Amino acid sequence: MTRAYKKSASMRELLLDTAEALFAERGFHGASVRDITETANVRNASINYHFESKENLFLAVIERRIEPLAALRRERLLETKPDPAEPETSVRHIVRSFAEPMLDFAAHGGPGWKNYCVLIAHLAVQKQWGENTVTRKYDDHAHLFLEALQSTFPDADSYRVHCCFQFLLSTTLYAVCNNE
Amino acid sequence: MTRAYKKSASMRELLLDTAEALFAERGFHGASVRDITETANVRNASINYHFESKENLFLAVIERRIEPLAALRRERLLETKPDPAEPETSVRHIVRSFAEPMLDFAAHGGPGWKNYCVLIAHLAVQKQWGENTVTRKYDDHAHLFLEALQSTFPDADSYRVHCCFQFLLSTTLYAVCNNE
DNA sequence: ACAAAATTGAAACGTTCGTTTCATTATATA
DNA sequence: TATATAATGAAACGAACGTTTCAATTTTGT
Repeated sequence: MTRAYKKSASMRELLLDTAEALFAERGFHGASVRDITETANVRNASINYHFESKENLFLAVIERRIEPLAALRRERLLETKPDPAEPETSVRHIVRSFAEPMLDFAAHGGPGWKNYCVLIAHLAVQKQWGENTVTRKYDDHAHLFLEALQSTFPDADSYRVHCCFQFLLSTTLYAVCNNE
Repeated sequence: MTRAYKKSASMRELLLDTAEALFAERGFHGASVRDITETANVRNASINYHFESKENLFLAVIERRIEPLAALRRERLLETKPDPAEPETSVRHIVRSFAEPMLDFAAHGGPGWKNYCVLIAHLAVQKQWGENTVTRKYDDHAHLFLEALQSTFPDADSYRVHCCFQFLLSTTLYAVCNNE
């Protein structure tokens, strides 16, 4: 019994963790199935057995931490209603509700979360993961923040609001990626 | 004579342009040699003939626009000396000297420059291109801006200055990537 | 404890990868 | 124009890719 895993659920998580790290380091195409399985010390067939395909594994990696992150962001955001009368405090609240959960997870959520955030940064510049369940979930909870921003500035051009949100997203991701 | 190219130098630039676009869209590992040559309507052997290897082609793509960008940034930066007595105007000058050349190239330098900037954004999150001629050139002209920031705030912690520069770099890259 | 289901070990599958080869054609030099 | 050099066309190379197969083994439910 010198194996690094024990049984099914552990195997799934071992593969998810390893893939998460390698996808974050080298991107989807840069990390091969054999890279992942050899790093995890398992047979290369196990990825196809547990996830059907490499792409499904990738989506599962993304999927795994979407809801915890989105939930925490939602929870923080809904603590206070957007108030056009106090735009500064409102914006500050929106920004912190969006950025801090990811920064906190990356800093204190363990190495998996750190890798995950870097992986999300990859997706932000590489658009090749078109419409699917994963990106739709992200867009859903991003929409909450867009609405909050728009409610804070009811007269603002929606394109401009969208740009502001993109700036918030970009800055958050890079803040996560660039603190060694 | 229905070919898309004429002779040697044109072939090199055709390959550079096509590779630039596909590397920006899909990353280094996501764009294959055959993807590039078929998009350019040339034989797949031509990349190895003109650039020896796929990696050399990639480095050549990066290299091609480094100096024009760095030169313009340097030129703008050196128009004014950093002045600790007027930190606000100094910082504004440093930020604009760094960001605007890239934004201008991306906006008005043709599609090649746009692709190039997206490609640089890839490199910023994907660190797998360790010490080489290319990254060293980038670090060199980045150092100029770090020094300018440090001169503006002589008493500031150098780590903090470094973080500010990273923020500047990140924001610039994302501004380039996210305006459709 | 036994039958059924799930998982692993080991090997091979066909495809695509980056690269190499070499004969042929085009270009440049004298 | 003759000759050397450079570039292209077409095909093939071995290696690595993601995936599939199937017998052996372990786990699960009764």
